[in-house]
Amino acid sequence: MPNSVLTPQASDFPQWYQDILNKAELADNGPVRGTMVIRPYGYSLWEHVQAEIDARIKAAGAQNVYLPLFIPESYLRKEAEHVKGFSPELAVVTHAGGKQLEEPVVVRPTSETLFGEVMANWIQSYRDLPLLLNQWANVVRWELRPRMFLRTTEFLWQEGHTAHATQEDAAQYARKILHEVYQDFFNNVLALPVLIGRKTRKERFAGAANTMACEGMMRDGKALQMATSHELGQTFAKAFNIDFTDVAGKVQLAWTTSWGSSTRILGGLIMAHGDDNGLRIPPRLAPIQVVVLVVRDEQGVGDRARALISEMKAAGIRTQLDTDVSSSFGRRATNWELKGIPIRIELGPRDLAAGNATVVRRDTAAKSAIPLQGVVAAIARMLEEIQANLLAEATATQKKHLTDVKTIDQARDAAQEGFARLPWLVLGEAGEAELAQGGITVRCLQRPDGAISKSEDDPELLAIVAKAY
RNA sequence: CGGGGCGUGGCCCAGCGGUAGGGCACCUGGUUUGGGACCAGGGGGUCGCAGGUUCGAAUCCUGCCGCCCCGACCA
Repeated sequence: MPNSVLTPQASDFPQWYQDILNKAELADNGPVRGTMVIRPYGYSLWEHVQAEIDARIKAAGAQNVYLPLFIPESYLRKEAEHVKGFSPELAVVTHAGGKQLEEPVVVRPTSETLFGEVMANWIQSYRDLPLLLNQWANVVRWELRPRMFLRTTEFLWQEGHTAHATQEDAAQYARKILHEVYQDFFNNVLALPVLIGRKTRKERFAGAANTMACEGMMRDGKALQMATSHELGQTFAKAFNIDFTDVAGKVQLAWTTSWGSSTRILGGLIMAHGDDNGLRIPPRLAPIQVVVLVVRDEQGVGDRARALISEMKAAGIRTQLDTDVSSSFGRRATNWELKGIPIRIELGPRDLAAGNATVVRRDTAAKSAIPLQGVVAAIARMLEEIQANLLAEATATQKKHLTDVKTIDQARDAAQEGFARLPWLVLGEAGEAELAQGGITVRCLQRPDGAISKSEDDPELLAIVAKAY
């Protein structure tokens, strides 16, 4: 079934990515450079990402709040590293209400400063800690080189902000989020394995004491940072006076964290699972898990299809009915494939006569005839198989694009194809700068067993380097 | 912001000095429908924008803007 709708990945991956944004009706460019119009199908994917991540954040004990879009410019300046890191990409409002503002207002690029202000107000005693907050919001960073979903000037995300009584508690919580929210979501919902580790000093968040991240491997061999979690030390506590009275009655500075994940995840979803025929959405994430395509509405096919939809709904399966017989069969099949619907059920007179449903898996393209009685249970099982298969495929892709090397030169070569892993002692900050000349960055540092090291001076640390989005 | 490529109906592209075309998509009617159907009719573009050259510019020149790729910056 050759499909000329999309540019093949092998011939031009970036063009394939552009094609799929259009053909799967995910997003358009907005009128202002770097902005995007997220279309209904693209937004429904984001809503499912949100729902899954939000549930995990709440399970980790954080509560949602909403803080303002506008931040006084002076707030950013309260933390030197932070303002230095963000000032090049700030959008600043200087005029409003027909007048020049006395103090310019920045459109939030991230909200550490506002949360700092709020936390300082809300925290009095150790009894108020830990304070675990999160917000879903849009942020603006004026990007030099935007790419849809991967790096847009305005994007949607969640940013968690917490304050703790001790450094140890903050460090633990930042790791808990990384594992129980992000890694769990990527593995079990997005069907994508991620490498987790510390960022180097160079790659660290502006103002953080330690940045940790989840790095995914895309099908073209480039890495994508898909979520981050920061230990902010007492940097923001100092800048905003986030202090509390401890059990002994002594005033102490709090330790804060922040952590985020964004619409970039959709870019990762597209590039990690999509193939030459379109998207492949993991069933647990899919807004539509099964589409029932009525081939021809004759001999009661439409009624049987509607009954099948009801049965699946009752079983908790997300479905869509396609009875649009004014479009040809091939066109409709292709469109659902482009959108990556995990399972397509084709129902026509021939199937009904045989008492079967024709069931097509999006991941493998395998087509099978399944007896209509019992089809719902079979579909439910198949959805889990598809979920597992996509994870297995992505795991194989990650493995294929991960090479252990011994020298910086070898790392440079290997990084053309994916992740290259070598001892951090061999690479070092000098080697990091050298590789950066070739567009290769250190994605993360981790222990030989893949764990996150407690210390950045751990002599066993391995550096994972790659070209990245 | 540096280097490269590209801007012509919604999408892909032809035209490259003589006043705008094709395919797909869209609308109407009909026939179809098991992998992007077919016939007939129809609507839609101040050729990215602004100057300039010319009797005449989509076409030549200059500047700007936008998109894509490769860098610097970043989730």
